[in-house]
Amino acid sequence: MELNVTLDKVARAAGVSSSTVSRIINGTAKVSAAKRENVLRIMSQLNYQPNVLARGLARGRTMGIGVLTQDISSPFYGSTLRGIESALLGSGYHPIFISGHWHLEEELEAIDFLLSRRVDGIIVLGGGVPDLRLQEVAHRLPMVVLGRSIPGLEGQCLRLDNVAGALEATRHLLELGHERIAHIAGEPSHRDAQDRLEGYKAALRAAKLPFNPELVQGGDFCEAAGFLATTRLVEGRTLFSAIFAANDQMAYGARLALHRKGLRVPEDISLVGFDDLPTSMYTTPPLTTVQQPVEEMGRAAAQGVLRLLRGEQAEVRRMETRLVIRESTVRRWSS
Amino acid sequence: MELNVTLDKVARAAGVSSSTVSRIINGTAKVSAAKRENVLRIMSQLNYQPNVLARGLARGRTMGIGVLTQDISSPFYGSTLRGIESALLGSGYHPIFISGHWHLEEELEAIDFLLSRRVDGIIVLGGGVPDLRLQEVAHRLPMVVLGRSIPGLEGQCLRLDNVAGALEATRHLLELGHERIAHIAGEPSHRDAQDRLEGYKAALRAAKLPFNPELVQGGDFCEAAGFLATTRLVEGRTLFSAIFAANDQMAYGARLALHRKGLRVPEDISLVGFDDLPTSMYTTPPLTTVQQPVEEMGRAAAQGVLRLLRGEQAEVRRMETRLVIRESTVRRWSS
DNA sequence: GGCTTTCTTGACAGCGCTGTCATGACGGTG
DNA sequence: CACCGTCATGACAGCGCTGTCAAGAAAGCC
Repeated sequence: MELNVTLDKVARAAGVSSSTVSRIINGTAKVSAAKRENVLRIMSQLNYQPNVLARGLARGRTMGIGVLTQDISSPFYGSTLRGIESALLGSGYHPIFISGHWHLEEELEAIDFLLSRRVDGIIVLGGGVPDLRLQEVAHRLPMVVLGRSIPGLEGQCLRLDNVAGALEATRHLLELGHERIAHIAGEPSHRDAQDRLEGYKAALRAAKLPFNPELVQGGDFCEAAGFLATTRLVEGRTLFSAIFAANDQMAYGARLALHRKGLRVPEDISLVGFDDLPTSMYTTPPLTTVQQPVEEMGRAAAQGVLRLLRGEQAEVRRMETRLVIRESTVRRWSS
Repeated sequence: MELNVTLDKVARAAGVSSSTVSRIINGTAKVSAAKRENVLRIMSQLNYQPNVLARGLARGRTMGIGVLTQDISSPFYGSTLRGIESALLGSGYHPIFISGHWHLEEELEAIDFLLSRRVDGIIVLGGGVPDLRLQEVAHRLPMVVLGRSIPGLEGQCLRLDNVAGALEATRHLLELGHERIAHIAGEPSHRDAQDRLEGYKAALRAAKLPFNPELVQGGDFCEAAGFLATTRLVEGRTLFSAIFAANDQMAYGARLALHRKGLRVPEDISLVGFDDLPTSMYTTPPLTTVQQPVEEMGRAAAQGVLRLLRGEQAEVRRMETRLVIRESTVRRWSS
């Protein structure tokens, strides 16, 4: 196995010009069958691997799609990345992942990294990069944004209807007879968190129930926050019979806190999450939650970028959530 | 914001040669302070972004480290990737992730992809690529392998002591007085699964207890398999008072199956997992499990590659597991 | 002052590939 | 047989950057 089998070497070994080899590889023009066979044979003999860098440099396209995620290790983003991968499979394009870790500076660097890598398109998953910067980026290359809405780029932004999802979750609890429903909110600066709180309030309003700020605890989307918030709720003086957590991770924390306090789910307290993480089907009891089509969203985003690359419109549409009723919610006992 | 600000354009705008600009960027040689200032100013004015492709092509190094993972979305690999990211941060090298999805063909393609991308080093996380191929790869560039041991490359393979971890987990149950301990095994073709089964057997042997094949159920590392295996165990005629699952995900499944059968954890059945996923701290009850230093392992692998790149030895050492005792295990009632 | 030495700078040849243009061979037509 | 269009092929100029080489300027020495 030689170290650097270049196109030239293949050409020389086959007794043809490098142009011909290039044509065979890319199918750019017709080449006589005999030569084609011969070159292909030699290519595999020498174990030729095209140099992607050189190719990208020469033709100005790298066949790479940059994906700016927030946390590669998060179960939530993971599925979306998987969706992106699968949609790109077979398109000739490859995803290049990089994470911003919810850190503005890192995110900005990540974008520069992708641009200097000359990706052909870009997918941004949430994050805090200023709208202005994203507008600039979108101006230079095909871009689709997930989980945010950028002014002027609405057609390239894939949003989830968080308000509707939260509303449905809360309404589900109301329909089960719960009237005192607590909410563990997400990271306040986070648009999703705001929307879910909004949906919660909207459901209460629709049911003509008062909004009680004491029943809303701040969180940050992590298990620990759910645990703390729930502990505070239980120890507080306001009664409640159900909790709606702004995401599943916080619902897990809440579940444990209730367990510690000797409260049973769902017999004493009903619990609803948001996200439907893979694990949520296996918690005890299995968690009622709002399902986001996460993988589907990744796929849709990737397809949107592919469309943009073909010069078409991104055509990404608003995604809907779906309430998955499992066993953590139950009808409120009449007392 | 111009579309393509090249080094040449910067040079022309600053009235110097492109070589000089290159020297300023890379600090390759001395440049008079005046010129440096001027060029730097113009660079930021024009918003110059070096073209990584061209640079890589010219100097034969891309500053990219290829990472072949199995599943970007798995919580387990996720943390390792994070460790790799963090170790690479500030080294000038960047990780390039690509996943093989436990699919030999995809894995082989992924490796070709990384090679054609001309990464400077490579980290392989498990998977089924034949030893021979990995040896070839290691021959061409710095490589570190996680979770496997390749003949002739032992110094570049980072292994976890799975046997010891499983042994410790099982011994913990034995020490609590459990004598009939079931095991839910992992994917049989998987080395980790074999080792953990081995550790389980070794612990029984050390305690002079017989190995009962009926207490071992096959699995595949997924929640559903744990659920099924446990259902079979409970419905079988062999009694047991504890379960050791080959990973946490299967332990989650087991937990739910027990719940369905009306068995309490840990009062009726003690449960131990393996991996210590982030969620395991928040299950009900919190799961006793064998902790792998996953992030640490990613970091160690990346540092190994960096050392290899500097021409040193990889110096990766064997990693140890740690039993984390939580609340899913308890002393067996004397009956 | 004339010499060598040291330092800054520019010119230029690649890196491996693609795409354009030119060339020559071929076949078809009047 | 001369002429023209068609087709397969090769030569070659980039793509944007780096690193080498050599030239010119500045500095040091006798």
